[in-house]
Amino acid sequence: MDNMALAIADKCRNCALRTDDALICAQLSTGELIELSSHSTPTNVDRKQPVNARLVDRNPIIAIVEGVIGLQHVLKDGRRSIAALFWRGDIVDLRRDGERAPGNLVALTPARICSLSVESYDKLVRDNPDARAVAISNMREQIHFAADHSVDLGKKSAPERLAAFIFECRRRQLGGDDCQIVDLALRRSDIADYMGLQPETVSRGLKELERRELIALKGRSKVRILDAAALRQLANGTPGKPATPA
Amino acid sequence: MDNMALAIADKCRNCALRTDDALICAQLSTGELIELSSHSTPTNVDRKQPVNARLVDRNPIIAIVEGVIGLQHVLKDGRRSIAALFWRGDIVDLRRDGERAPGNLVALTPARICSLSVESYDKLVRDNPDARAVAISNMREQIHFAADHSVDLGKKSAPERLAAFIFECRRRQLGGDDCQIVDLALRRSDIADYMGLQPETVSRGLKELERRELIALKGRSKVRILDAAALRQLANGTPGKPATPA
DNA sequence: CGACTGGTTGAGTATGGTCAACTTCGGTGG
DNA sequence: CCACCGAAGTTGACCATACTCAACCAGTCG
Repeated sequence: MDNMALAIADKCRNCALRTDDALICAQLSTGELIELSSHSTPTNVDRKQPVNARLVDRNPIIAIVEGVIGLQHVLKDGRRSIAALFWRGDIVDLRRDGERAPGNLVALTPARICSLSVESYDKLVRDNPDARAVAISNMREQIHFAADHSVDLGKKSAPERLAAFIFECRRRQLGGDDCQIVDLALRRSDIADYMGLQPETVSRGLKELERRELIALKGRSKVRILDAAALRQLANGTPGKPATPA
Repeated sequence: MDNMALAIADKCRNCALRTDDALICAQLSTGELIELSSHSTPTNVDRKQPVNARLVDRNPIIAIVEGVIGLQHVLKDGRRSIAALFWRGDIVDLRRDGERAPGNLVALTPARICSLSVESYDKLVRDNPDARAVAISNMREQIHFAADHSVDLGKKSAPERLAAFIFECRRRQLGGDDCQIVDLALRRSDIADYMGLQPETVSRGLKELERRELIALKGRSKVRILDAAALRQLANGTPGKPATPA
């Protein structure tokens, strides 16, 4: 048993899911962790790599440890859409009854995930109130977040969507809500597929935000927020003045 | 106690949440039903009516008994978006930590809802495995559904979105997946706000589907599906031939 | 019957998509 | 260390889809 605990420790030691108090594995007793660990498969995924289908078939619960995973749908004619983004701590439950496919997971940055067996996960949700609370509250957030995202896609202009995306990145990045510098994390074409735009439009849109002096582009993936209030306004749908106010 | 049971019966007798085996209240023991019932408020809501804010503040868990409820966001400049649709059996959990507002619920058809107290609901989810399973599986469906909807909004043309919407209505209406005649349930402008379009575009789009002989419009809100396979193809993103194949 | 809400039609326009050329970056190997 | 290559990103010109605005039509309710 000590041997086993040591073996577990190898897998889970230093894993954010365990070390961050807000995340799922931090809620577990040693015994529970050993049990879950023995039915879970931590994996590193390179950028652009799909999450192994075999892995998902076997263990369709995917917890994100690090990096960004996208839920990708590809239409029959090749249009690609990223329906949702999953970040550190998110739990993706790919079980879906019947009919429609849930889409495939792909890494949009180098990522580390941990796929959990359905049985162990369901058992945790059943028996451990803290783990259940974390799991359910994560689902609730996903639902609310998806609603916000639908608003973005349904009714916002390209610059507005990009402003919203910048805030999403800021909220999810380690530094949290205060930093001035935001890492966009995704490539232009992934941002495009997520925000319902084309890469060219993303490029032009970011330029436009820069022209309005709301942000400054720092290299390809870093953005400095210059006017957080105005950027937030824009993200929330206040139409920006097309030209610089004289 | 018998009195109480009778009083409950008045409220919950014939309620779909109770009589439909797949829905939440059908999972409850008599005792649990009495407890939940005494902390729940069934309400009828007229079309276009927002769900009473006071009701939501007090009991932010809303179960849909009948009709269609929309989760509405209104941007600062008046643009309206319907981020999600909730149908019979759906459970809306409006709790959201901090920051952003979850949006407001409005009835898009005459509807009947039941608002449940957080305490009773959480208790059920904790203690009754069947109720928990229903609640969690409903959340999971909402997440998957939201993902599909994001794909619609992100990458599909107006006719494709409308085809997808027709299937959503068919899937959720009582008859189920087989009927030829689908009730669109919503008004044009609500369809528009939900599918990220304008009412005029909805009108033109439906006309276009009719012109392609995929559907036939039966009055303002009924649609007869003429070519289910082709309509499904279109909804899934196969670009339709712009003109009738000669 | 008239007022009203919801829906349709039409003309003109703007936003973002498409396609193609070009630039920048990052890595690899000579 | 620099030259080269490919991937990613940007720019520009053109175009299409869906938006806007306005008028008009069709039911419905008092």
